[in-house]
Amino acid sequence: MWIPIQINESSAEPLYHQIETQLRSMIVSGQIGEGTLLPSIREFAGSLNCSAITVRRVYQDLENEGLLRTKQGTGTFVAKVEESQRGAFKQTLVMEALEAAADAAISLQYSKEELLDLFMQVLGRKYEDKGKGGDQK
Amino acid sequence: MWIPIQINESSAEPLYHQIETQLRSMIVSGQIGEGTLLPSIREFAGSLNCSAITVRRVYQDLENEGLLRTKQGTGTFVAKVEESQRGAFKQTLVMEALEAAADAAISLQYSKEELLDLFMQVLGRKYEDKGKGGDQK
Amino acid sequence: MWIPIQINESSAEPLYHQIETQLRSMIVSGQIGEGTLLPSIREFAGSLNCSAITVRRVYQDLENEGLLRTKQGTGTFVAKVEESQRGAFKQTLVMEALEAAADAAISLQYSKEELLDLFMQVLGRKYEDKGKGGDQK
Amino acid sequence: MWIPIQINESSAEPLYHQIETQLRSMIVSGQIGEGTLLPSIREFAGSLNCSAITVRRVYQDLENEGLLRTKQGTGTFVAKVEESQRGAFKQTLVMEALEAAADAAISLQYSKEELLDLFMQVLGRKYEDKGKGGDQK
DNA sequence: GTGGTCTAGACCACC
DNA sequence: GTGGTCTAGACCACG
Repeated sequence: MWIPIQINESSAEPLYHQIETQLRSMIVSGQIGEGTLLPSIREFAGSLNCSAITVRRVYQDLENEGLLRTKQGTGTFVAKVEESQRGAFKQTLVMEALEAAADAAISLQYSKEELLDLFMQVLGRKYEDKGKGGDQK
Repeated sequence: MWIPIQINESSAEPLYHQIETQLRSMIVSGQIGEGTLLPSIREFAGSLNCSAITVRRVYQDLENEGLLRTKQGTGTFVAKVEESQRGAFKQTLVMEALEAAADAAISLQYSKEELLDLFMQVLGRKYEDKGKGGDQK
Repeated sequence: MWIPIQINESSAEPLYHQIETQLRSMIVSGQIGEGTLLPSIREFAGSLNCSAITVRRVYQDLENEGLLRTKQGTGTFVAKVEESQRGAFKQTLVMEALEAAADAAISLQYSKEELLDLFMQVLGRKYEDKGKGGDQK
Repeated sequence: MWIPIQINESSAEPLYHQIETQLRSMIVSGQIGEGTLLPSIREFAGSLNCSAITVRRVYQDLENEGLLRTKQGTGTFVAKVEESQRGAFKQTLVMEALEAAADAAISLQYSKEELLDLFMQVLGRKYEDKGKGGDQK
């Protein structure tokens, strides 16, 4: 199976973290269904042009979060996630980002109205770009 | 002068970065006026319970951004910020946070309407809390 | 012949080891008598929903331990176990598990009395459940 | 600070796991107090005669369990653990080992009385050895 | 083939 | 000095 991951080499964000974030999104949003067999560590490392140990770390971290299940000698699979849990997971991820933005705005003494106005601009721009690759960092 | 900085020790965010972010906000938003003499490095380090080298880095970074000015043997002052520059600066900071949140939501396949709904919830909550310390990470 | 083996997929314990442990118990305890013809590798693999190579390994390991005997073209049989040998074998297996538990307790600085108390609780619980399938991992 | 860890090179148990188990015991049992600064990764690796990456893994796993807290550029510390949580943690570790032993005995068709008798023998032996190094695997 | 462990060393960021 | 990331490759265990 082919997994589309965008790597930003010039970013300060660690490689393993970029991969984790994107893979987590795809799993939690259901784009990669439960039970799916992911690429082998070596294969994925090859396609991402990084070392196997980096992919290993990604798989292990996500397994610790309960999103993956790995069987020695067999491969790594997407774990079963309760639907309710999935929804909560998604919402938490987005909520945190929204709250961080609101905190920043408040500490800069933006009013509620100013902030909402800015957000509407962002929404307009982002959802117009959607599909052209608007999800990379 | 007393500068209210909130340190979150358990956060993964580097210490110097937490301090920089908050100090930058206070300067750019005008909460600390032009020409204000900041605490000495040692004094500030003492009140933050961190090492002097960390405060030194904060002052230096903000000086490089043009927000502070250091006079040998005298101390560190808040520099003059052009009004136009100030607005642009503020907006950029908030904009980046909003865009990050929108990117996260889009990658999780949220619709524009769902996202806006979540944001309204956050706004309601955050602006209600305002003044009770809603700006720490 | 039907052999009741409980597979725990989510366990970290290797598949072949889970099977070996349970099969060994049944042989040593006499639940599967001497001379019994075990299922063919393919058949057993089918009923366990695992690969034939795994069952092959189990049979081979137990044959090396002297618990099984393979006759070319005929099948795999439970070997003769000396009564004295049987007792020693059983006791060793249990002894090792008890010692491991005691070591863990000692390293956590449990007193002899506390440990014994915990064990009595476990005994009460386990021997009450017995027969309802209390032997799977 | 000096941490006494016993490495069994000939064991099948992974190195990192041996270290984790022993360090976890010392933390949970209170032998290493809250807030204690552990040896640096490199120093510990040197004294254990293993690679730094292995110690790194140990520290990270225990941090994920909430037993350690690490601060970049500063070091790795024993985290604050609630007393109630600590007790539960200890009991769980021992309980699991006891249950595994009981399960083994039951599957070998030991009676409750036989098993208890064996355990008393183990207890006598182990608590006599205590202090002579009875906690290694 | 698969994942799991471990090494020796590099380079960076933080304090 | 500290921890954090990443590499290239080795060897083992599992299916």
